Amino acid sequence: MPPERVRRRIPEATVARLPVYLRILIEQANEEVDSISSEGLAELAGVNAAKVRKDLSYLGSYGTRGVGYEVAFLVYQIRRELGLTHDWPVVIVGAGNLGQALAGYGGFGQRGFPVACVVDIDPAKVGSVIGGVRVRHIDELAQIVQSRQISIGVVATPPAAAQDAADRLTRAGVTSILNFAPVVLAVPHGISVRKVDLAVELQILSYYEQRRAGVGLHAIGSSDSGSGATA
Amino acid sequence: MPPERVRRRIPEATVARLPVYLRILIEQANEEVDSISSEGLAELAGVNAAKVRKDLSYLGSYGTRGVGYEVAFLVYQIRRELGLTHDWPVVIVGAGNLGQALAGYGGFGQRGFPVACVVDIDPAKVGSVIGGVRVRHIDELAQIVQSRQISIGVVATPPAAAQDAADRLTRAGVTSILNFAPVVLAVPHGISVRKVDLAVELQILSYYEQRRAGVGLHAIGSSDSGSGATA
DNA sequence: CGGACTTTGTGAATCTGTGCACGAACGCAT
DNA sequence: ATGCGTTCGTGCACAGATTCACAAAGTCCG
Repeated sequence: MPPERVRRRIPEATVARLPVYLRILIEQANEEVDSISSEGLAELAGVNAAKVRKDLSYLGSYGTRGVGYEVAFLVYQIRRELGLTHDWPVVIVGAGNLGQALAGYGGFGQRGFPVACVVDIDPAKVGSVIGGVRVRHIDELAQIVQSRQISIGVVATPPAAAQDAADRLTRAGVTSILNFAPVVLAVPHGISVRKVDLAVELQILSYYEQRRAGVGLHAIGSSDSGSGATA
Repeated sequence: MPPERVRRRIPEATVARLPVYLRILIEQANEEVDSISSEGLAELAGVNAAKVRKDLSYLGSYGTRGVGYEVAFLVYQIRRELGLTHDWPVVIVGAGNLGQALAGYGGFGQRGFPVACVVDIDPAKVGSVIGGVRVRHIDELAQIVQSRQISIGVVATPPAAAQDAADRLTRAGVTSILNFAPVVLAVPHGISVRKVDLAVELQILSYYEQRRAGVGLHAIGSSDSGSGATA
């Protein structure tokens, strides 16, 4: 096979689903399943089979007609495409409630994103140990990021401090940010930001909840909402 | 004005943005700003002005040409449309790391979603107090949900227990679920589910990170990603 | 070895969302 | 009152994502 072909761009929506397929495929591999059809994978992922096939076709033609996809091989390919062939250490900014929970939550490390460090601006918090890592002062951020080759930062500060946290992260050389603070971050061109806002998610649920209770007509039924399933 | 018109359906994408506008508008109101243009709101929300106008037009014609939108009125209208005129108490299933953080995180209650209760299956955890509420046993779920009129449940259990948690929630009468466990939940028709998977978010960032480092060409620049901004 | 059956990969049609561009409506100054 | 500058509301074209439908390519069995 050609070792280093020019990679084609994968649509945003597909990129967001690949991690889901990956998790399911890893589970299947653990249960000794060798091969899976688009139909089967679609069932487990809660999506349409054609979508699965189209998504996977962006990686290349890795299925076998009449059979399906080899699980182990697909795991390898998705990993490679997502850049998960090596770990990505992350730094968490903010050692409050959320920062502590994130650091203590083992799931990150297990899935390739070990928490290299937690930093906080409050000297009183510096020195304590959360989830196996020591909290350090935010002034050390640049040094930490550079010495440990960190490119992903997590903002887990109160809203008012979030922009400052993002500024410090980008100045330190981080190029991707996962933002838990309910603010829109301004970042230099070329930096990726993804936002997770828990209250927003609840408010979206509230909309459909209210609508259901509302006029009572419409018989809503499915209100899928992008990341939801309504079986 | 006609007091009770038949409500038109609001596009999914718009519903997801309304909470963002709402937060910004509330901030503006707190800073004594009376009126805002679509341009100004778009700036603060990190989106296109035309999109703001189109989004707001689904609520009705509430702007004044040549002037903009009255902040307080818009706050009221969005609140009404999203069903945020009253609080929605939520129940959290799972008193582990994440469940504790969520319960302790004040942001929920502040934004209209007070944590009514945390339940867990482990008797050892029952009775402790987190974030002002007592942890109760999951067997009491149905009784709690019914007596306190709860319609939103949060799944914060380990992956293996998530489906059971969802089953119990729906059986208890909950109709909306916010799922933090990395599993695709199967729920009865008519139940809304939204998923928040932290590892997935990181994996998406990893994709763009890897791509940037990758062949080095392409000069990616903007990789907005649905919920991100890349100024 | 051949035919029936299964499943992929993908063109084409459809649906949803975005952004532009412009008319309509409003405030304000003169 | 009139005209000017501003900003909304929306029709339209385009882009992206989803779904359908089917030929191509394989397996499996007799």
